[in-house]
Amino acid sequence: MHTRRRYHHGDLRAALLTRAEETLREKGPTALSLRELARDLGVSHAAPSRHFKDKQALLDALALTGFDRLDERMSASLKEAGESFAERMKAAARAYVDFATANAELLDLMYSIKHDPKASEELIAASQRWTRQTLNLIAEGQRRGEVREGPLERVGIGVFSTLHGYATLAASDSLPPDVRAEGLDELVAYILRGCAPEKPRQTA
Amino acid sequence: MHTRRRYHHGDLRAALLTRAEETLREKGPTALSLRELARDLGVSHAAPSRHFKDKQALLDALALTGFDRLDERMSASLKEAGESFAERMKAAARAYVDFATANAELLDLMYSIKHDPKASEELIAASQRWTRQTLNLIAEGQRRGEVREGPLERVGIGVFSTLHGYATLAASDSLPPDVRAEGLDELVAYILRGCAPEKPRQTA
DNA sequence: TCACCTTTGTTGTCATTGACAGCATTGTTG
DNA sequence: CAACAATGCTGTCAATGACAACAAAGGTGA
Repeated sequence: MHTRRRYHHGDLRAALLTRAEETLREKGPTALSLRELARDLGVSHAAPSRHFKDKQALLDALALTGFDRLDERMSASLKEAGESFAERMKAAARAYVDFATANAELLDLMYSIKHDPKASEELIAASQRWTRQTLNLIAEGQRRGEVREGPLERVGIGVFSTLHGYATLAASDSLPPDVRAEGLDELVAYILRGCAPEKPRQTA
Repeated sequence: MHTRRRYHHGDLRAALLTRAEETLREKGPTALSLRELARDLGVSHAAPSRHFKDKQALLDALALTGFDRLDERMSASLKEAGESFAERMKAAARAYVDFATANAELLDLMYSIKHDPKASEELIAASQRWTRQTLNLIAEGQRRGEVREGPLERVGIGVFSTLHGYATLAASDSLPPDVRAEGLDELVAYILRGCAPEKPRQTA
C-alpha cells in the first residue's frame, strides 16, 4: 500500500474523483471542499489544482463520470433485456431509476451543470450521448412497429421526459415511497400507452 | 426612495430574497454570497443574519417563494382554462414549463434541497402541496371519465413525472430548442394517451 | 550516466466568505 | 418615558479557493 510517503501519489486524479463522489453522496455538494479532499488523501492543499484547474472543473469531471456510468448501466441492462419494446423500455427505466436513486446527488450535479453557459463541451456531449441512447430505444421500437410513427424528437420526447421525471422525482425523494418501488411497471405501461401505434391492432 | 441612510432598511428580508433570486438567475447558485447581498443592499455584512440564520435558511426561503409562485401561476393558468381534462392538462403543462424555463436555477434549487435530510418542514410541505395540486388534476379527470380509473398515485405518477421531466429538461437546456417550443402539444397528446380510459369509446 | 525538461506536489500567501459575539440604534408598548 | 424587542453594525475567526514560487520524481535523449 502506498503509505502516502511517496511524493507522487500515483493516481491522485482518480482518487480525488472517487473521494469527491463519496463526500458528495454523504454530505452534499456544498460540503465538498478541495482542501478537505486533499487532506483526506494525505496530500497538500494545492495538489488538486494540478489535476483540476478549478473546483468547477472537478465537478464537471465528476458529472462526466456519472454520465459514463449511466451509459454503461443502461447498456448492460439493455443487453440482458428481451427484444420487445416493452421489455427494453422496462429495462431502461429500471436502469435509470436505479441509477438515480443510488446516485441522487450526482444526478443532480449532472443536470444542474447544464445551467452554466460555459459548461464543458465534453459534458454536453456526454449528456447528448445519453439522450440519444435513450431515444434510440424509441427508434428501435418504431422499426419493430411497436411504437407510433413520427419524427423521433416528437415521439421520443414524451418518453424521455417521463423517464427523466420519474427518476428525478425518485432521486429527490419527492415520490411516496410505496409508489416508487412497485410503480415502475405501472410507469412503463403508461409509457407504452403513450407511444403505442395509432392502430392498436398491429401486433398479434 | 429610502436612500439607505436609514438605520432600518424597512424590509430587508424581502429585499434579500429578491436580490438573491436575481443573483441566482444571473450568476448561478455558487456565486450567491450573503456578504455580497448585504453590500448590494447597502447593509452591513452581518445584517442578513437577523433574517436568515444561515445561508441555507435563505436558500430554503427562496425555494419556498418558488413553490408559492409556481402554485400561483398554476392556479391562474387553470382558472382560465376550459373544463375538459385535455384543456386543463395543457394549461398545467404550459404553466409548469413556462415557470421552469423562466426560473431554471430556482427550480433546481427547489428540488435539490430535498436531498438534504433536514430540509425545512415548510419546504417539504410546499413541495407536497404542489404535487397534490397537480395530482388533483388527474382526480378531476377521473371524475369526468376522461382519465382511466385506479388509485391516484398509480395513475397520476406517470403524468406528473412527464410534466416534471419535461419542465426539468427544458429548464436545464437538455432539449433540442426546436422541440421545446412547439412540442408541448405533442407532449400533452402523449400524456392523454397514457392516461386515457381503458375503453376508448366512453366520450362521444 | 547524466543533464534537461515535464509532471506532479509542496509551502506560502491573499482576498473572500460564513458564522459568531458584542454593541448600537430604532421602534414599540405599557 | 422607560423598559424591551427587533434590527442593524463592527470586529473577529477559521475555512476556503486561487495563485505564485519552489521542490522533488520521472522520463528521455546524448
